[in-house]
Amino acid sequence: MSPTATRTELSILKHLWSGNRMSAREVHDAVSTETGWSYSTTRTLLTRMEEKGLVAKADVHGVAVYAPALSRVTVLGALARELTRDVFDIKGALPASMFADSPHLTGDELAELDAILNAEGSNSKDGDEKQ
Amino acid sequence: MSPTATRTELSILKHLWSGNRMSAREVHDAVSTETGWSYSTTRTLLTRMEEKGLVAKADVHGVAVYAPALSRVTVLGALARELTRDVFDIKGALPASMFADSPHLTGDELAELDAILNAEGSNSKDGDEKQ
DNA sequence: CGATTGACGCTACATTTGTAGCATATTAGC
DNA sequence: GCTAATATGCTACAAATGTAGCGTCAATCG
Repeated sequence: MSPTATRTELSILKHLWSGNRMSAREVHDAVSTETGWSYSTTRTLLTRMEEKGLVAKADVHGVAVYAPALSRVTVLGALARELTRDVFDIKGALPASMFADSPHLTGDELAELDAILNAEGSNSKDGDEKQ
Repeated sequence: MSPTATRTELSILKHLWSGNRMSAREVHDAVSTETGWSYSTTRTLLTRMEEKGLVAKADVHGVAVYAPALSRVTVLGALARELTRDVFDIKGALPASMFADSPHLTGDELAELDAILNAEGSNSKDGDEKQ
């Protein structure tokens, strides 16, 4: 089962999902304004996220760059699903359209999200998972 | 700002929202099947939740009974709002209808939820908050 | 080539969360 | 009244989270 991201970790993923891989410094510059974290904090988070399998680290010319290991859709889907299903007992069709207004989700992603939201119990859809 | 409930705490709130106030024992009997917690655990959670202002403790004939301090709608709204707004940048109208299928939400509650989801920044709606 | 700057790898530490046990005060039955 | 369940009040403790600093090595600027 996909690892769960905490609020703080989501702050980072949010930026990583923007597209290109980012170095710790870049991630920091991006999130620091909204978070106020010290560079060390950003780096610690990034490291833990890699251990948890939330991000993938690569080496580009000597510097480490990070990329999300899970797509925005997957994470959003897992969170929404857990919330609605487990906590609020919403059964059956959970419309992915509820996120249709997000400027980040494309039509394809919405379709994917729909699949996640309405998948039955076993999340054995062990296909590759990335960007 | 309303205190935030963790996943485990939500498991308890879920049952408390069922209607009547419950004693620790009752809450435990209700959640233990799904959680497997020991009675102590349930009680610890309840105590912390009271400190955090998530539940209200009352004394009925000597026994402590708990009631949710925040309505299901308020909590759901806060969670959904945070998720969509802060993390997924979904702006503007966030349809409360996305939760329309929950067997727990009445029309009035949906209206309330809608208000929460689409309220502007300042959550200075310091009105009473209860069941 | 020496001093400076940034990236990395570790270590640190206070809180919060998840989970639970123990001792004592009570209450309900014999 | 005495004993057996219970409810309460504390204490415990490991893991996860939030936040950050230090020392070192390598690339860079003079």
